[in-house]
Amino acid sequence: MQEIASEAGVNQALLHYYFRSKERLSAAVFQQIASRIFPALAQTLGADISLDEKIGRLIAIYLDNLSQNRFVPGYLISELHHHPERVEQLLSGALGADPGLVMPAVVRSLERQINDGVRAGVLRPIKAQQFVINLISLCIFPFAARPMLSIVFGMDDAAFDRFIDQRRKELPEFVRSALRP
Amino acid sequence: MQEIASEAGVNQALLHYYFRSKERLSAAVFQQIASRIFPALAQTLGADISLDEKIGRLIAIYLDNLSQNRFVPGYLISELHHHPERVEQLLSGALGADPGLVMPAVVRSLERQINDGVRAGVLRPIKAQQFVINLISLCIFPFAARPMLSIVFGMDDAAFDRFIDQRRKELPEFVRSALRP
DNA sequence: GTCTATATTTCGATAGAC
DNA sequence: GTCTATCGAAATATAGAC
Repeated sequence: MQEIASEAGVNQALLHYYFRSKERLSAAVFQQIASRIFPALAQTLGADISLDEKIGRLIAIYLDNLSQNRFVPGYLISELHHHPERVEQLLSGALGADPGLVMPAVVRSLERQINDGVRAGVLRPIKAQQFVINLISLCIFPFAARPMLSIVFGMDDAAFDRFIDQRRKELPEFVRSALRP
Repeated sequence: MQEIASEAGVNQALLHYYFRSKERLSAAVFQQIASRIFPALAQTLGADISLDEKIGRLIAIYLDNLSQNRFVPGYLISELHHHPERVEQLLSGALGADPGLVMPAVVRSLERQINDGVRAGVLRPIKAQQFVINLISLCIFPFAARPMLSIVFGMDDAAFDRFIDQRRKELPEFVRSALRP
């Protein structure tokens, strides 16, 4: 709390005045972040566009967004790890809906789109759920593991920027190729 | 500390007797985990086997290992996030070597292997570093994000097990297909 | 080495002046 | 609304008996 207050240029008392407790401040942060990340995912995957287009848009959105909020994936995963029992309530607050309803619907519509592609001979059969999780894994993980990648691959900040730029270009083709028969 | 001591069937005082401080206990845990995860990665990627074989082995090793230690990715990323300044020292302690030297060598040898495949017309050009990070992203992220996936996709423990089982079968072909021209 | 009891520090939260 | 000063709880670390 002291660290947050300092960075905000105020003191702990003021943080408590606004958020009432550390847990509520934490929830506010989590929900603000989640409400930016999830709707974009569901909206893009559920849009009436080609699968290649969805892949391109999603990767662009996530890499751009996370480049400017590098701490977000690490923070989110840390919160998931330390307070898994709070996640459901936090998510439903962030989405304004039952979090267990949105994605399964998206997955079912994706499943149809994939099946169409398989019948047309342009796609390899793959479970839609696995595909979605592959896509977000490839986008989010490098940011979450950034401190380790930086050391293991000797990347400073500039090198990590270049790495992500390269990823913006290469990742869409990687995923599209993965889906081809 | 109390929680750890209880689970271990001892008390806090004994933890301090062995580890001297919370930070040192934390470092011991981190290093033990890191020393299991990284050598397997470098060893497999550096082995004298085909790329397809490397992909298959790595995915099998990681998914098997993480299935039995589900908390590890979340814990590691949480530690990276909260104490990034300690990571370098912890890693060098875990590897018994400069952590910045091992992977770049592996990447260079992979780069050669990929270039050979590209010349032979069986591989798409891809940066070895991107490939390695794609591979570990796909293996590790689902475990790190598990509490969220569980809620968003409505997975209980058994469903998550099935999800990982399915992944064991599908992921190798996903990655191999991604590399084909 | 292992315990109980206790000291010390840290941190979240509140009181009260302005 | 915002601050300083302080309380009280919790957690880390240590002392000392066995």
